[in-house]
Amino acid sequence: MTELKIKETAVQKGRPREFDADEALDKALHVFWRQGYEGASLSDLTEAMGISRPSLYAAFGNKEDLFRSALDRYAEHGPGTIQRDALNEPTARDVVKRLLHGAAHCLTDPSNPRGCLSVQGALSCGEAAETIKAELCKRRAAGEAALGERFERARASGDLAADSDPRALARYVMTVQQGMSVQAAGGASREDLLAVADMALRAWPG
Amino acid sequence: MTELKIKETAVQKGRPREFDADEALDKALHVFWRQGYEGASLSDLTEAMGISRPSLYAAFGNKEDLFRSALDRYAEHGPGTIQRDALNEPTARDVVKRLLHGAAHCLTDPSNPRGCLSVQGALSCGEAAETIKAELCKRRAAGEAALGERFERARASGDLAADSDPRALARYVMTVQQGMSVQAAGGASREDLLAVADMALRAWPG
DNA sequence: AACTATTTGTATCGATGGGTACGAAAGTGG
DNA sequence: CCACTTTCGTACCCATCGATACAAATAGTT
Repeated sequence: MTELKIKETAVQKGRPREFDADEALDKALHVFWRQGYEGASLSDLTEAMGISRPSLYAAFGNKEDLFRSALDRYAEHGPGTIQRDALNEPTARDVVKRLLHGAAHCLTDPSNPRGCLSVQGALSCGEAAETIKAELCKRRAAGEAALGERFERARASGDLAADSDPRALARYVMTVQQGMSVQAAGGASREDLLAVADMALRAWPG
Repeated sequence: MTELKIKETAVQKGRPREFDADEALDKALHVFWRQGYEGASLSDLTEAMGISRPSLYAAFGNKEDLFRSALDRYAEHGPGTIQRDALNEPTARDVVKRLLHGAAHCLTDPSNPRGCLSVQGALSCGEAAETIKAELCKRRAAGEAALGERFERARASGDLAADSDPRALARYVMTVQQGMSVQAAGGASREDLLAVADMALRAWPG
């Protein structure tokens, strides 16, 4: 059903597409990022993407599919990479530091909308968008779980104290990060958020 | 133009209203709280309020006016009171403790929607709702400013160290609180949020 | 009873929401 | 040159959006 946008090496028949799918997806990503799932209309999307409505549907399915594709792109080519890269830091404290500092930078990047897509996308919504809201909750929970597992490994290796609670620590860090997203949407500066990040780090054990 | 809903002591002429305005406003508040400004349709609102569409417009103006009225009610009769009451605690640390613990309870109150209205209401939105978004940003900033002033008084009285930054501390606390709202929307339990609150308190100076 | 003021319910407005039908256009392989 | 396949643009679908016109209904005032 959903033909993934794999670069098809086979020679394509028929009239060739006149736009670059990845470019268009990037434009759509920014619209969703700025206005949220419900706040982004198809007219907003097609205008930003520079394509017609039927082209959008032919290439990406429907609005929900397009949003999910944008989410994937966000996770793999956008700010979502910070989340993943941070886990490779040597110590748990470095992980947190990198995560929160990276968030401070990314959330205030002038070339990006303010805030984090997985928070801004659909924090609350009407009935029609609840599957989207659930999807975002799931992704946030997955990020938190990955961080929790990283902290459990840290505890196993003695990096974190034996009596510490890795899952609670992960939840705390995610909470701060998500709060920073709200702050960024409210206009907080990069320095503001870096100060918040350092303040949050003061709570770190050890 | 906007006839504020002052309890008119004067005898009213004309056909009397068949519903209680405050009750109806409470219902509307819960709809906005659960679904956000954009996600709440007039049909959702009128159905929950138990009144017809023209009655809504006659009593509350338009959708935007209704939302603002709901915001006021939230601030004065709802969870917004916690924010105000917490400032009366004797020490800055007690203020933070009461604020975050109160948030943990309120955000997971089974009789309320999950999350904070000033965050869930319109974190991101389409162009039509940007004035609402700005209003919410302004209110969040006002809460943060009030907290910052409380901490400045605490510093002046020696409760907080002279080299501490009251405004940055206020921003940190608000960030955690707003992050807790996102966590609550994602299904975090009361115990989860209380643990986050206590974790955040570990960063507190002194 | 007549007049005035306000609310109520029905029925509707124009605009916009997401989503498509359909034929012309632009490529492929025969 | 001709099927064949896919994309493109126009023009449109129905549902819902926020908001209202209008007349019947219900009260106080004269």
